[in-house]
Amino acid sequence: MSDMTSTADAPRSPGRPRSIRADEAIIEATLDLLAEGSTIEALSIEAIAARAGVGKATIYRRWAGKDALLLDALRRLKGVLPQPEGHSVRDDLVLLVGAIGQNVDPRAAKIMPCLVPEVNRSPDHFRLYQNIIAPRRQLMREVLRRGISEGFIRPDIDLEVTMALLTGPMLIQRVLQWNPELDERTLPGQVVDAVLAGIQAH
Amino acid sequence: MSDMTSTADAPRSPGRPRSIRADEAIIEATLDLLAEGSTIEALSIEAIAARAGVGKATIYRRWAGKDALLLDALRRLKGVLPQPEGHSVRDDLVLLVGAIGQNVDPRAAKIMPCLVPEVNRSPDHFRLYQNIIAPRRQLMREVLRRGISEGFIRPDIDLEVTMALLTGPMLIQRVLQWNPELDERTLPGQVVDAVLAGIQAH
DNA sequence: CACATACGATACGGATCCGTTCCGTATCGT
DNA sequence: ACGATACGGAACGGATCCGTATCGTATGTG
Repeated sequence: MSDMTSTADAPRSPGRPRSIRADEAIIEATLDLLAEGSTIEALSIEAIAARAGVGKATIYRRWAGKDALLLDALRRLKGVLPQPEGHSVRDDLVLLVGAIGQNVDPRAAKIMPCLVPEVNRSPDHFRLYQNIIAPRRQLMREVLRRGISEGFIRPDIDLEVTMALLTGPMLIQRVLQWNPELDERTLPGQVVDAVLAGIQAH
Repeated sequence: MSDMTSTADAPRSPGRPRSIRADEAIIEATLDLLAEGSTIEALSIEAIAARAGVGKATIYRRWAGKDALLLDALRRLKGVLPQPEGHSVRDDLVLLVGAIGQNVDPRAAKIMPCLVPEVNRSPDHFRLYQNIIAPRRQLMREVLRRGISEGFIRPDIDLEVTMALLTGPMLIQRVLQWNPELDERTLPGQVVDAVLAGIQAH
């Protein structure tokens, strides 16, 4: 973003440069500690430094405080978007629903529940959360629109409500273990099929 | 539970009895602080005591620590079950969905998101959470069964999946503000109608 | 080489909270 | 009245963490 190496703008580096290894070690330590069950505010700079094998000063040289570090660490966790195949609308929906709360980084699943209170408290976290899920919502919206244009889905449905319908059950099960009798693995298919079919007789 | 006054078991009270006002002031202070945005572990016994106008010793005389106090306070918050009217299955479902995350005590809505991490971390909190929602799930299950017996709902649906379908969207919207474009007030009706109707063409 | 900066480590003063203990006072039963 | 217990308040030692400063050392540029 900010450091475009435009023109002959010399990077201007008197003295020893920052260690990239330290950078990554700090971020990794933060995510590790969160994934191991530490709450956001139980997470201390001292613990992160110790875990990363780094002096506290090395952290404060890079970030203003715990919040800034945390936001950076979470951004690093964003992951890649799922890729709908584009053949079957139903299968694409199952794929997207199954990807809810999943990530290339397995720590994400453990960390997500810890962030729920923060999303409610901090506008920064709320924005970050919305930035992460907005493209995934858009992906699902496009699949639904495709289904409509193919005549597979009724054109009069409310897209936003439908997305909530597809997303909600999976999310509460992954984040809250809402109903111990449900199986996370089969749930995406069940949800999609139920939403498509409806439950009313005739 | 434990203090059944069976037999002529005199309550045996030498000395000044515990103050019921202190009891309630402590619980109220705990819930107030949580509702005002304090996280579970940012919540300190000292803050609770100060807020309640009570000495710390008065708290430690009653509870072993923060966890025990917290579980007691949350139990107090349980609230009353919604009452389906029993006429229209559709309207009863709308009522139950609308009651998700609602409570006679308005503080409950603010407190709920704070508990998500705890439910994942502590088996006690998980059990408490399940104990609170189990009767509400049962209520919804009975309404769905009634709809099936009335021929209004298809008999081949998966009840647990259907309940997740009805509950999930409302819960993520109340707890996470999942989609700012959705309106919490109209959502229950929209969700119920969408689940009943399905979105597939023909 | 000299200089500038970053490094890990350690120590610091200040703050907060823990759980306990002790006040002087208040409120019970006998 | 008397003993027993609870009360609010204050103080305690210990623990943890904050954010800063200061070591001696390492690693870059000119």
